[in-house]
Amino acid sequence: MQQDSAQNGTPIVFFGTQTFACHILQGLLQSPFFHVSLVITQPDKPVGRKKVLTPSPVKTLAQSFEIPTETPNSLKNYQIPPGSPALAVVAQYGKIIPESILNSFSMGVINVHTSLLPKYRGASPIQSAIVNGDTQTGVTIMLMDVGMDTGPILSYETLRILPDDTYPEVDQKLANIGSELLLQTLPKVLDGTITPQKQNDSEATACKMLSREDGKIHWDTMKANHIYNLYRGLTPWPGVWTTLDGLRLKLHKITPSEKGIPAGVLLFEDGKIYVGAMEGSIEILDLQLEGKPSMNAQTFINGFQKYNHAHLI
RNA sequence: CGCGGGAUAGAGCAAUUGGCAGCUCGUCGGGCCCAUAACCCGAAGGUUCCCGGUUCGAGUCCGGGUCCCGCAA
Repeated sequence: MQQDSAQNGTPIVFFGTQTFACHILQGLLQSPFFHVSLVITQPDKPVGRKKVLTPSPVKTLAQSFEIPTETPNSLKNYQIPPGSPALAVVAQYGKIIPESILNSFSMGVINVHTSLLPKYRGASPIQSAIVNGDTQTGVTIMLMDVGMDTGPILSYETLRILPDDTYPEVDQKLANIGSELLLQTLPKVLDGTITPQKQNDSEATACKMLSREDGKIHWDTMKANHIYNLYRGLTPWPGVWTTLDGLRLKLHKITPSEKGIPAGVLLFEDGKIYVGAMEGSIEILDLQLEGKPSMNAQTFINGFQKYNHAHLI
């Protein structure tokens, strides 16, 4: 679309996959000082029951701007095309970038990471911060090295996590901050006015890739506020869930409650649904039973009165 | 043909061995009340997803099809 006006900017190769990466890419595309000449993203993946091949959000965005895209299955034996830019930007790419690729960029590979490094190195920094009940996180821009988010820091900016923020909200805020911070940081990298700061490895923490199992609620060992944090961090995926009558029960929307109820017991009262936790309790606002559509609390109660006082496992 | 659950009133769910299709909520009307989304009384609302088969009789049993959902990927 407007790529003509951007043709003159510093050329960049962009690595990214998810929506956060889209925002970062968008920022670069709108800047007259940079020109994204190649986008490398993950291959199209089968999605849903019908296994429809779906391109990553970044690929879709790049194509709409008619930017060439590459989707290598593995970067291990991948070679950056000759004549590519000397600078690369990485955001939520989702795969390890091997040393051989890093070395292909003489001006360096810049990573936008969604935590205050060295905290939360790894795959799920935003979710982990929320799940742990942190009240602050941020974006760090760093120079990549061979380790997992271990490179020297170029710049960072903090963000307060509000008590009711969920993952998509924090992700969105960090995307805005990160995009702006990147555009401020890159020129300083290019003219050498930033001195990269080595990370303090002794303060480092790691976070793993999330799985569906991480969203399982253990009513008798989890406190209500922990469950609420888990819900906020794992929304919308993998989400929090439990089992009722041998069926998977997804909790789409919950909030902490003061009700005194035994752990794991379901209670219908005044059109509302409550469940007891190890300490405190949870009110369920929207939920979905396996094989059934998603519904709100009142609707669920209308049809499933038999589950009043049932026990969740 | 990866595994499994489902489709019944506007919504969510029942319906025994095949035998008058019900419940909760909502909607509409009336009543009560200073008032109410609260409470009481009443009413409307159905091609039981589609096509075919078995039967005196099918929401229910058999065959085929469409759609939704939970896993898995």
